[in-house]
Amino acid sequence: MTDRPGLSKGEMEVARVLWSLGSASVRQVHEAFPPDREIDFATVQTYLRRLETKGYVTGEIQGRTRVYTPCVQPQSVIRESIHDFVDRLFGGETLPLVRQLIEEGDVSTDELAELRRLITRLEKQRKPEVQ
Amino acid sequence: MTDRPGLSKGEMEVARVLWSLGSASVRQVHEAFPPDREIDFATVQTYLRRLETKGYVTGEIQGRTRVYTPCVQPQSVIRESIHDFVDRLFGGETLPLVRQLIEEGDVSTDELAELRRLITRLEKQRKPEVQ
DNA sequence: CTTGACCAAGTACAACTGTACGTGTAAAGT
DNA sequence: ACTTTACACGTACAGTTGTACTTGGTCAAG
Repeated sequence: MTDRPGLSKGEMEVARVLWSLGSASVRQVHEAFPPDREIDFATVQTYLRRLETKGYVTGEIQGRTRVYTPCVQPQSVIRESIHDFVDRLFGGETLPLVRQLIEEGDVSTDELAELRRLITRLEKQRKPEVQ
Repeated sequence: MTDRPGLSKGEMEVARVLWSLGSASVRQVHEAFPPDREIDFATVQTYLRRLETKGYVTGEIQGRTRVYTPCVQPQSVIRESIHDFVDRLFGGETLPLVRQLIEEGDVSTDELAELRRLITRLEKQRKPEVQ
């Protein structure tokens, strides 16, 4: 597969911010952090540098500042992380995780309904003769 | 909360095996590893020692071997890990993860049905006036 | 008794992580 | 021109993690 080294906690945090911004300078990323998350400018800078080394973002000097742009889809990174996580905690089985997630009360009633719809849709999709 | 240091990947791997065994010596844990997972006896030993230091297991000499026993419920550790994971990857939102999990095709049709039942049960539970 | 198997416990060590400081340089304010 | 501001880039450094070797002791087989 894509043979990028995995992302650490902190790198993931920064990557998420950058994904949400699309493309940004260190300062912009730093400022986009939630206010309660105290983190030094230089720390963000280091993370972005490491993300570049690991091949997740590209940085380009524009004027006098360096602008970073993600070069991997969040989707794929997230998918890989999930896979890894499920492997590690549930030996690769998805269902126990899903069960835990929705049983644990972290899912609102509205969301439950939405999930039900999603399941219905998937079931139809898989049984095409129901036309 | 429980102020134990979190578990690393490898530690989690070993902890899971120990949970499944209930209580075991280093060798038993080592042998319980899936055959394709090559890992040194001494490495397992180190992990168990670290798990003990971190307060997740207790070790007791029985005869000439040390027998380790988990002293935290897998449930709570897993719950914490999930929480952490959801925070890091989805900013604390559970639903996107669930969606991803079941959309990604990792859930069989049978499991989908089971999920539906689970959802139904939860919905009833939350709406107790339904007799 | 001697040798080999087996194990506990200590030690090792490079890579990775979280966090940040320091230096130099260039733009912007005075 | 001088000073402050802002940033790039290199460097640092302790803690964690993955992985394992080493030393020294005990039990069992020869």
